Amino acid sequence: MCGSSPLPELPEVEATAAKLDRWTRGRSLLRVELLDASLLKAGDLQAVAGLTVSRAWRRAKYALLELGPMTLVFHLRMTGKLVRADGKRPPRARLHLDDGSFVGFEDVRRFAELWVLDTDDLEAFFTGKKLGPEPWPMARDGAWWAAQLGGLKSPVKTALLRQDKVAGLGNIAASEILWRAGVSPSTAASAVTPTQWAAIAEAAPAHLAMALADASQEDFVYLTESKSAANNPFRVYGREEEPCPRCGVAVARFVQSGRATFWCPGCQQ
DNA sequence: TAACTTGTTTAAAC
DNA sequence: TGTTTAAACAAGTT
Repeated sequence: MCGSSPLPELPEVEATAAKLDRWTRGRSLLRVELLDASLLKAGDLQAVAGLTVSRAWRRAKYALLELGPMTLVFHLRMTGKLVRADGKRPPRARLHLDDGSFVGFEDVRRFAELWVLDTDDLEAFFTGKKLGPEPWPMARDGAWWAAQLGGLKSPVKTALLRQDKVAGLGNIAASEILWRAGVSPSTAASAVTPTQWAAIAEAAPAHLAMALADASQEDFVYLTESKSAANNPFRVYGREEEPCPRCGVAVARFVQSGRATFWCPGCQQ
């Protein structure tokens, strides 16, 4: 089975960071070849040349390559991905390693961003980005979700996308988590009951773990590249008019705050 | 061809 | 004033 996702969200970035860690940890980064100067938002790539990779990890939707005192920060946006060899299109950058191999950064739509930061400045960087706490993989109960989002007047689906409250959830995750929890996306966050928050607390890791497993497959590609809905691993996202896997009612689509929401009118209250 | 896809930022509205 | 929503933006696909 070929896994797919329309774009990189938290699980896809987690999988990307894991791959990057496997490929680079302990190796010296000889140089970063920048083929598209607009990729680099801040910092000097010369500053990481010759440094050894400590680890690669994820924060929200950022993939981080830590090289002791310096860190490369990637945001994949819609189409950014790391590859082990050149594909059809030239990458925007290549990370050349001391074993002669390289890691390419492909990004068809060129929305992705790269920063070179002092590792000591990472926390301030994320503070400046107004990133809230991570929802996963640590245990987060219903009370935690209620504390983060329960004060918002906006619909709960819109609230789940607030990166300053819970960092890392994207448009797909918001629809999928609410479907798993059986909560209507139109419910005001402030009106979500403790029971419903508890259901959301269970649904979030269930969705994220599934999506991570999918994104971790070797043949994983974004849905935008596979051009086929047959690879859609999600329960309701991208499945308008298909029967709900739980109750059979047709999945509906509507727009909230300019974003597509998919849900089942039959079993999401 | 124009509409659609996204997260983030900024501006406007409530 | 604080909160929320809409618009704009990046660029490519359909």
